[in-house]
Amino acid sequence: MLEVAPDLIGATLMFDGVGGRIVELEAYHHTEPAAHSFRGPTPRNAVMFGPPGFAYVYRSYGIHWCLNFVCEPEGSAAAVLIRALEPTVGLPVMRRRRGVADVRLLCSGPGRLCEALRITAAHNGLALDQPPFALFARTGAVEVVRGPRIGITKAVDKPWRYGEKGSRFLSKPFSDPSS
DNA sequence: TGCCCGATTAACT
DNA sequence: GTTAATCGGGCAA
Repeated sequence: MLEVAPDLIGATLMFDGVGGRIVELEAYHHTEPAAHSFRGPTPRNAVMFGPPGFAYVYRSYGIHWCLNFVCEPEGSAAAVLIRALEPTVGLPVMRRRRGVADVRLLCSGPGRLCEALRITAAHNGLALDQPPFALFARTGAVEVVRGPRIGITKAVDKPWRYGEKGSRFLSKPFSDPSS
């Protein structure tokens, strides 16, 4: 899972005709208390305990939706939270859905990203390589930076947040002094 | 059955 | 910098 996470930076995620490059994500694993899967399978997180390559969507703070990719090995309940995209396709559609003009605010956050792509609980458990999802590996080299995860209160020390170095589309900048 | 809290965001002081 | 919005899951009673 920790090997897969940085490889997804720079990959392109498409959903129902719109999407962009993944520039930020966080890894979660059932052995650490910050993960939803920490306390074992439940109706909500059942997807995480299934095979890899599927989407786990959950409601955050009763308001937003957040998208995860289930990672291998199967049964480890590992997942990566997609935190930010660099929008590349369907800009007008995303702008209309989000109600903002600034491209950098379209997908720079897990809740924003789902609103822009219109991802909801209806898409929980769908395969990432089947419509309406589509996932393309990155083509060129990408500089990946790592840091502590955001917005959680447990296991804050684990540096399992990954992002593209210097990207303008991160939900928050990395505190990497060399960037 | 009830209570507390969160892998968030946007608006407001 | 602070706080409201808003709801389902997880845990205590």
